[in-house]
Parts: sequence; structure tokens; C-alpha cells
Amino acid sequence: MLDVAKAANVSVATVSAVINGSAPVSPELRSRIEEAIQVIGYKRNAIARSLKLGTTRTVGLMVADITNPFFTDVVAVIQDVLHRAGYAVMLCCNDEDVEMQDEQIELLIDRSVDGLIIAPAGDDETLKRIIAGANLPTVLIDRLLDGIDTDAVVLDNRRAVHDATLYMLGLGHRRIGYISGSLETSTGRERLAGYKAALEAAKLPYEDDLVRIGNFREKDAYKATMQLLTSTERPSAIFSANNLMVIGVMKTIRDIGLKCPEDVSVASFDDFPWADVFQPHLTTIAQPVQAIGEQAAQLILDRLSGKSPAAPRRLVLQGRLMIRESCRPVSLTPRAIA
Amino acid sequence: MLDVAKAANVSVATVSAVINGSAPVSPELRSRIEEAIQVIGYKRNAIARSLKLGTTRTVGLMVADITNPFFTDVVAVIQDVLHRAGYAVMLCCNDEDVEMQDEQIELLIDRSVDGLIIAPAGDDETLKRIIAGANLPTVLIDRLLDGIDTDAVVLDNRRAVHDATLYMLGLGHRRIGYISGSLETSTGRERLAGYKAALEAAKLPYEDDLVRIGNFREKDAYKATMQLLTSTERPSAIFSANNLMVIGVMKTIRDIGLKCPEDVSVASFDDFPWADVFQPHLTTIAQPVQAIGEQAAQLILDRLSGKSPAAPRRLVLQGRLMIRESCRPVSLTPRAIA
DNA sequence: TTGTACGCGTTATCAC
DNA sequence: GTGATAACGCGTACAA
Repeated sequence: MLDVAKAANVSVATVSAVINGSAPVSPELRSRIEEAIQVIGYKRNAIARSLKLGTTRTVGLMVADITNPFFTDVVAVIQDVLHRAGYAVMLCCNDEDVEMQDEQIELLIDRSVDGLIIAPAGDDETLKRIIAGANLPTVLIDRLLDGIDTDAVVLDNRRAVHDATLYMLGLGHRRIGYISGSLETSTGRERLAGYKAALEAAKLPYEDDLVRIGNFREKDAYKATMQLLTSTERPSAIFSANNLMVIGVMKTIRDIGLKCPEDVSVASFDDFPWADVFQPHLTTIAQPVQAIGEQAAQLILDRLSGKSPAAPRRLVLQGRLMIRESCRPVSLTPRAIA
Repeated sequence: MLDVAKAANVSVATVSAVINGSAPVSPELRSRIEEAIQVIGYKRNAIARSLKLGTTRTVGLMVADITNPFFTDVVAVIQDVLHRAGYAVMLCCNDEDVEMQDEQIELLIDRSVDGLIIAPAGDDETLKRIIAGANLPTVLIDRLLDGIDTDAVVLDNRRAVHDATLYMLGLGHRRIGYISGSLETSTGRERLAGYKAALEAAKLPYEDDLVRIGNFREKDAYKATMQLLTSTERPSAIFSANNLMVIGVMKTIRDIGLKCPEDVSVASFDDFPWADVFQPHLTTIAQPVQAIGEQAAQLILDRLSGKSPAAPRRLVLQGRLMIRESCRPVSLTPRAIA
């Protein structure tokens, strides 16, 4: 900038005024400066600017698992919206690992991001302390944190699973296996609560034997399903609490020599783009990923520009049950082999 | 830092020495300073540090489409490796949009990233000028840029498609439709070249009618396949040049009332985690995503630490043909309807 | 309207 | 072994 000032025979203050339009500058000087900028190929240094202004125009985005298509879609939308608003996004994913998560959030804060968008891996005390301590605009997505009261956009998980379970119940299923996500997450807890609520509404008992923890991962779900399907009284249907796990569920069914939906009905949280192309066409709960991403980005943008109300805003969106062909009436399902 | 210095009754220089271990400090002063740091809750400002040191310990990662599971996996690995090395990653995805891409790369450079990892959307002159002008450590992944001679890790696309085509040829298929990616990308061109080479090896003519451009997107591939499948002499097999497009291919087949592999065989570039769980089990070319991500991260890390050789390193990995059930011998395929 | 000078928080260089 | 001080590049009072 000094070079530009010299070349144009003006002071740095004037150059700065031209670049930022922060003060009126006479046309002749303006054009002389603009030319000098071209010639020198000057580019303003964002680091120095950040140091002075105390803002980086960067937001940290941390999700538990970017390999999960749900998060991928949300991240893509967020990045897009934020980019259009002139913000860069720093991405971290921790593979659902709570310790890694703490490290990463520190890294983000250390880099002086202006705000944080987080889909936390677990309800971790350290994480919560760090977030509270950072005192940054924060929006939680997908998963809430107990005791952290910030902007957030989440799904009505309870209701979505409640409805899906009711649907399976309506098909006559009485023993519905449930592969749960980690109960350390709000989604894990809320989805399970929806399952329980539906059972209760149908005046059916809740059986511990029918629910297994799959931690939102394919591998764990595989094992969990294996236990369910090889138990003495095999369930006639299985609900998977997310997309990754349903693949594990299907693998188990295949490995055990069963067929879906002939032998066991399956439904799952999270939709797939290919769900109605490959067999069996999976019945799923579709999340409004586009809306989730857009809302989250907008929430942080509003906070950043100071035009949010003081009170945190909590957006709750609804899922949509996509009924396809992976669930069939229990009357068409052969009785479980003891 | 000034506060810490005051509290501990030392100079800022000494505090800095303690924090960075850049100079020997007497034990008593050291402990006094460390205590002050604790009490004040001091954290070193990375922005100021960057300004002084000229390094941000951040690398920019730009991929054409993070929604594509292939890129997602690679991004996840890169982020992981880089994080462990103390680097943050700034992510940009441009939805295969060349103009957006230019904007984003500018944004990244503007933020003073230390290095760049790029899977370019297209072979764009502006992009190349920007990259060359930035003079930053750069590694290209997946897709090469004509005339840009940097570190890179790519697949042997030509050979992979060549082998896959040969496989289909070996099944007796003579009219193999080819849904191509954008020819603006090196992967688009190389994969098509592999197809042509296989045809030539089999002494079969290359027919323009059989190849359609799908631009790596599901929608375009849908239309392209529709043209192929409704033409007077329908191909008995189709190869899709990536994962997103094969979904479009399958949708067309379904919508037209055909069956895979009964009526038309299908194979595709890029593997899916669920490929052997849902029907038809897709025959694909699996890319070593883990290795690609690790190598790319390592290349940039080496460059950043200055221990790379001056000459750019170009890593070429091999794909693996996963033969499953979506291709069958042409003798079992009913003759195309005129 | 324009220029000067200072401060943002670090680190490196040099005296002591 | 420790302290003073000059950069890093920018924005902005304040003075002219």
C-alpha cells in the first residue's frame, strides 16, 4: 500500500480511502490511485486488516462426520450462502470423536473465526466450556447441546420417528427393532423418544431387547442388527436412526440370508438420492437439507451483522416420511424362526 | 501478552520466549510467567502472529462438488491429516461452476492461505492465471490443468476405463453407450480416451452416436441416457464416467421401463459403500480415496515445510474394477428394439 | 480533501 | 538471561 501511495504520489490514507470508499476522494486522485493499484498489482492484506479490524470474515464449521451425505449436503449449502456473503468457511470434521472435536474447536477459535456453526459429536462438558468461553456467535445444527442456549436449527426428530414408527405399526408390525444413534447426542435421544412415544400410543410395551446402539456408524449398526436378527424372537421390522446405519442393517440382512422386505421390513432416518432407483426402494424420513443449511447460514449472518434479536432463535423443521417399498404388511412376512 | 508481562513483571520479549521456547529462560521467570498466563487466561493471537510471520498455517481446499461422495471422502482424509499437522483447512466448493471457482480461489488467496489443494471444475484460463500469479504451494487432485505444472495426485483414468470397457466387451457387448463427464476436465478427457482405446484394441469403430456428455451431474446424465436408450439402435450396455451420473442412468432405465442388467448392462466410475447391498449390485471402478487424500495432504505438507524437491511430483494411482452384477453377457440380453 | 502518526499483538534483533 | 524496540500492513483519529 505504501508502494501504491508512492507511485501515485499520495499518502496511504488516501489510498485506503479509495479502496474502502470510506472517505470522499477527488476524481483525479482516485483514478491515479486506481491506476497505480493496477500497475503494482496491489492486493490488500487481509491479515493486517483482520488485526486492525478484529474480524476475519471467516466462520468455523464443525460437523461430526462429513462423510455422512446429510452433513455433506448441509455443508455445501452453508458454504455457498456464506461465500456469497463474502465469508470464508473453515471446515473441521472429527469423525464423531469427542476429543478430536475439542481440539478442532480450539483450532477454529485460535484462528479467530467470527462465528461458529456446529453439529456436535457429543454432549461433552469440555466442548461446552470452550464454546461458552469463546463468546462467539454460534449456531448449532442438527444436534443440540444441553445447557447451551444459542441460535439453532434442528429437526423435529421426535415427531418424525414417531410418525415413521406409527406407519410400521399400522402395517401390523409388533416387534420393531430400533438401531439407535449415540445417546450422547440430542438426535440420538429424541429419535429414540419418538419410537417410544409411538409404542406407547399403540399401547405396546417398550422392550429393551429390541433397541440396540449403533452410534450412527455402519459398522456398529451391523453388529447391532446382527444381535437383533439372531435373537430368539426376531423382529419383523427394523428402524435405523440414520443413513449410514441403514447400510449396516442391510448388510446384516444380506449376510444372514434374509430378504428385505420379504423377511424383514426396514425404514430409516435420512433420505438418499438413489433411494428410489436401487432395490429395495428404501422407506425413509427425508430431511430438508437445503432449508437447514440456508437457515443456519442466515442465522449466523444475522448474528454477525448484529441484526439478530438478543434472545437465541431456535428453528425446528419437519421431516417427511417417504413411503417406498422396504416395509410391507406383517401378514406378508413369514413368522420369525425361533 | 502485554498484560501477562506486566502481571509477571517481565518484558513481552520474555513472555514470547516462554511461549515459543525460542530462547532460554530461567526457571523462576518461566514459572512466574506460566502462572500469569493461567490467571489472565491469555491466548496468543494467531492473526498478529500471522502478520509477523507471514504464515497462517491454513490451506485452502477447493473441490468442484463436495456433494460427490468421492470428493467428500477425499476432503475428509485431507482435513484429518492436515489437522494433525496443525493446519486448518478452508473449504470451497463451486458446484462445478467455473466462474464461482475463480471467485473462490481469489477468496482463498486473499485470506493468505499457505497452500492450495484443488480439484478444478474446468480448465479455465483465468483460474490458471490466478494460480500461477499466486505463486503458492499447490497440489492438484483428481483433475489436472493443462500447462500448470505442480504437485498432483491423480488416477490412471485412461487405464481404468480401458479395462472396464474391455470387461464389457469381453461379455460380448458391441454397442456400449458412454456417458461422459465434462471434456473441460482432464478426467473427462482421459476416461473417454480409455473407452476409445479399448474399442480400438477390440478393432471396433468409435461411434459418436454412442457417447453423450453428462457433465458429471445426475440430471445431465439422465437426459443423455434417455437419448441413448431411445435411439434407433439401443446400446446393450452403458458406462457412466462417474458416480453421480450413474444414478441418472439408472433412473432413465427405470423410467423407460427397462431393467438392469436384464435389458441393459451398466458399469460406472467410482464405487459406493452400498454397492453390494442394494440391487442391482453395481459393477464399478473403485478409487483409492484414502490414499489420494493422504498423498495430497502429504504433498502439500512437504512443500510447506520446504522438504520437497524443486521439481513437481506427480503421483498416479490405479483404480480397481469391482465386478458385481450389473453387467451380464450380451447373449442373455434381449435384442434392442428398433 | 489530504497527510501524519499511532496502534492492533506478535516476534526477531540487538543491546545489556 | 533479559529487556527495549522495530517491524509486519492496515485503518483511522486528528491535524493541516
